[in-house]
Amino acid sequence: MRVILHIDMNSYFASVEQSANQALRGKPIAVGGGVGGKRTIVATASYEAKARGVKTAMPAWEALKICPDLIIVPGDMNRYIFTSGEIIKYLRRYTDLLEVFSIDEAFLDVTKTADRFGGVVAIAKQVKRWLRERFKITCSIGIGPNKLLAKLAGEMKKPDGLTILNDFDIPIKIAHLAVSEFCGIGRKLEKQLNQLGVKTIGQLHRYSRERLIARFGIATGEHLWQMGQGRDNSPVLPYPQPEQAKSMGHSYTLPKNTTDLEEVKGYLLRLCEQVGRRLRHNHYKGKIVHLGLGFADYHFWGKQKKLTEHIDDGFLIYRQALALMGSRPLTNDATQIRFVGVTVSELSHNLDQLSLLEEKEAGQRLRQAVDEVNNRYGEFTVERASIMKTTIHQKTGMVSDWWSRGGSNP
DNA sequence: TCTGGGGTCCTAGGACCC
DNA sequence: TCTGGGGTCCTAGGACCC
Repeated sequence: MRVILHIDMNSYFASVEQSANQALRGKPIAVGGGVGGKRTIVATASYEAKARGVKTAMPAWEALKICPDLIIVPGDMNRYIFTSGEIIKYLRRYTDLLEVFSIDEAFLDVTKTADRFGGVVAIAKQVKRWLRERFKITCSIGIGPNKLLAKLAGEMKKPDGLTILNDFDIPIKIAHLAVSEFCGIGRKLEKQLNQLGVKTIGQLHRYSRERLIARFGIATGEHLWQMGQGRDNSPVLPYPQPEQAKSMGHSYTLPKNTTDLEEVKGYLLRLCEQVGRRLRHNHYKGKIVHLGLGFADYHFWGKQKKLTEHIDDGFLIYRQALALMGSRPLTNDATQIRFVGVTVSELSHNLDQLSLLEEKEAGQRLRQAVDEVNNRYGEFTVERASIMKTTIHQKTGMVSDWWSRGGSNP
């Protein structure tokens, strides 16, 4: 039997802000996500704000309506990443089997090391004390025989919880919880399970494996059944994770919906340049270009194209994206566009000889020079002339870079 | 004057080849 | 000239996560 710890920092971004700035302590604050303006959402609310009804992913205007004295703080991702790194460094003393699950969550497999520290509960208490003293952050810790139950245990008491779950707890302790409490069962799966009469974890526990497979297929059905039994064989993947990125993309919600395709193309070019720059910065090239458009009625349209060669040039990405956009069936030209995104996938890491030679080509040198300026002075200091015609919030690049590194919505 | 941004994984169907 | 079965590639799209 394994012994897994799940550590989840409570209201992470907001806690870090309150830790750094005394004036924010004890006050309802929200760290903003998105690019600012009317369409900003709450990325993280402090516990004072949560007590007033402010929730993660709530639009900023709505949050201010229910909590007028809410302080909206622009996020400082560099600080969150730095703090996260310090915390990980500390946690590594307990085990090498540490998986960074997101910027504010980690799994520790202490099966072999817990005894050295006086047991798993002692470790949990030490971690809590250290976080409180060092960063004034509270955390919720779950302990279980696998990642599934450790994470569920961690979710059960917030803030500052410490919960232990075992698989034999399923029929009793957690039988009443909704199936969606399991990581891996979202809104759609929950609805489909509900239609089968499966609303709680207890009901899932008792449901027939054959019927789950018949309904959801072999992969999902089997996975759901395993969850219902509290089983999960997935290993804790040691940090740093060796796997490479599979795709890179950026998207942007327009400040106002529009039917003007030229305006959309302006944003699209910017996004493509951003993606290209990020690919080059990380020494990737990609072979598939995906274009996505979101409409005012919240339906999405997407198309992708596989190329014959890997690319990392923003303008080449843009050309492909434009071609994809041109192939969109023009069912209704008056449909308002609210969102545009571009992603490049099937990435290859290109640190080989060939690409080093290519790097020497004139075009590459120019792009490198542009990248260097942008890396040093911020995104879009130097950009193609046609980009400048469109107005876009100056923070976009920065914010996107945050999310790309954090990839999290704590 | 609702609902951000960045990812991963899986499935299904059609084209094409042998 | 009526026709199987397997494999792979490509594209679309759904679902989930933080």
